[in-house]
Amino acid sequence: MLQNIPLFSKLEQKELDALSSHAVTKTYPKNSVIINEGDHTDSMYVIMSGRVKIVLTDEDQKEVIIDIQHPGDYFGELALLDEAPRSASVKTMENSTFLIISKHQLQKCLREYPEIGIGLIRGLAQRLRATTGNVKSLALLDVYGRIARTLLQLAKEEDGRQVISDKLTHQDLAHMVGASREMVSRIMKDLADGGYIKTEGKKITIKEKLPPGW
Amino acid sequence: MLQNIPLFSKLEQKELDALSSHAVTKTYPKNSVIINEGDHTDSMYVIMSGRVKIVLTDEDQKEVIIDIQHPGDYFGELALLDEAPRSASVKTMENSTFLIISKHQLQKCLREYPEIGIGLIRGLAQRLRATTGNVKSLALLDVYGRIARTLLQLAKEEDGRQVISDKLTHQDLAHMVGASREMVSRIMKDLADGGYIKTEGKKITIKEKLPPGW
DNA sequence: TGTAGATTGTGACATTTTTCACAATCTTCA
DNA sequence: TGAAGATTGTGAAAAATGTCACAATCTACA
Repeated sequence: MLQNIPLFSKLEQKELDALSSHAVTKTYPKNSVIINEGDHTDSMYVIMSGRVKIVLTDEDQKEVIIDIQHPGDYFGELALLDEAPRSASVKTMENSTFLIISKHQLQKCLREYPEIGIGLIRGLAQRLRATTGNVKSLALLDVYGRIARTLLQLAKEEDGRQVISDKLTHQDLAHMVGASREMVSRIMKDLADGGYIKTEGKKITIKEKLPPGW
Repeated sequence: MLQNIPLFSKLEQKELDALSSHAVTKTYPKNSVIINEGDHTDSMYVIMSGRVKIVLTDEDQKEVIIDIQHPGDYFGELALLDEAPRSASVKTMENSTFLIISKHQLQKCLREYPEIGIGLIRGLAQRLRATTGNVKSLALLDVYGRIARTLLQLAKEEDGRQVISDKLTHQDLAHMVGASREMVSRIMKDLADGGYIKTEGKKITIKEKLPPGW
């Protein structure tokens, strides 16, 4: 099952076996906190099933969602590179199971199979680019623009249509774009009224290019 | 002279020689564009003297400054890891000279001296953490808070005082925190009036802990 | 050393966004 | 299924921030 995960897809069977034999699989219920910002834990997690959100939290519990991850994605790999405390928290959005690889095990693996390291570093570069993009839109776009951009980024092609099937509440979206829940509600309605998106249940379809300037 | 640069400080003399013999030194006047967001160039730059700002730019030329770098810092290293276009632009803020290392040369160097690679990756992790911190403050703090945080981050200890000696205009600061120039002027005045900072010329001294909640 | 150009300070007003307060729907699961 | 809890829609008012328009300083360099 590890083979389907891009990070490990280049490994041979015996290498996969080695990895999984030293890793633990663990399942957490919905809304569990897996990693706490500031902690000094250092395992890496690969999502086998379920869905998590990576969040940053304020002293007054206000939160920003910086990413939503799915099976095959992984998090916590930064701990591999230094001793710094966790830079974000991770919460399950539904019942989820993870492959948990300790720093020690992962380092051992890396020594044997350096290709994994290359993959991790590429991933790191991607993550940095994505986060930089986030800074850009937070600093330069208004709420409309940030929502439009976020919708576009979340959308996946599904028989010809751009669809967002993460079941996101307006509150979630608000946390993703750094805006209030009410603003998101109003803008989502505007987008629907304007014929740009269609929502059926919690599934959102992007019908046309979002309005220019947004 | 490379020895003083943390990234290369662990190398032996002959390794340093190897590196610099294959690198080019180049000087640019103030306000030159060294890297353009979107370009497909792939050299890495080490700042020998001068100062640069790393900026993201809008279609309508609005900009965000995501970092200000000094001698010993480096940029452009992301190009080493993949083929993606430049994710930000770099502009000199004063007459500056760089050591320019091509992707090819750097890769050769890395094969021989893997410690450099470790350093680069650690730097990458740090950069990701810093950028994540930026997202957090843009999403959760108001303009006051972002300015306070930015001042604190820019400050360096200088005989017992926290001092910011980058010659930053209010406009620069505005671009760093994603706010208008006028807002920054007003808030800087409030901070000075409140006795929290003192400005002499373009040098800013933080006199007390900035007000709580900010 | 003047002077052109850059930077700063500030009031008045416009705009954007948040906050509050409910009512109206949805969803979930006992 | 039916009630409790979560989510959404929306108006009105408040708060935060941006924009505009100048005047007043600074600063750099010809």
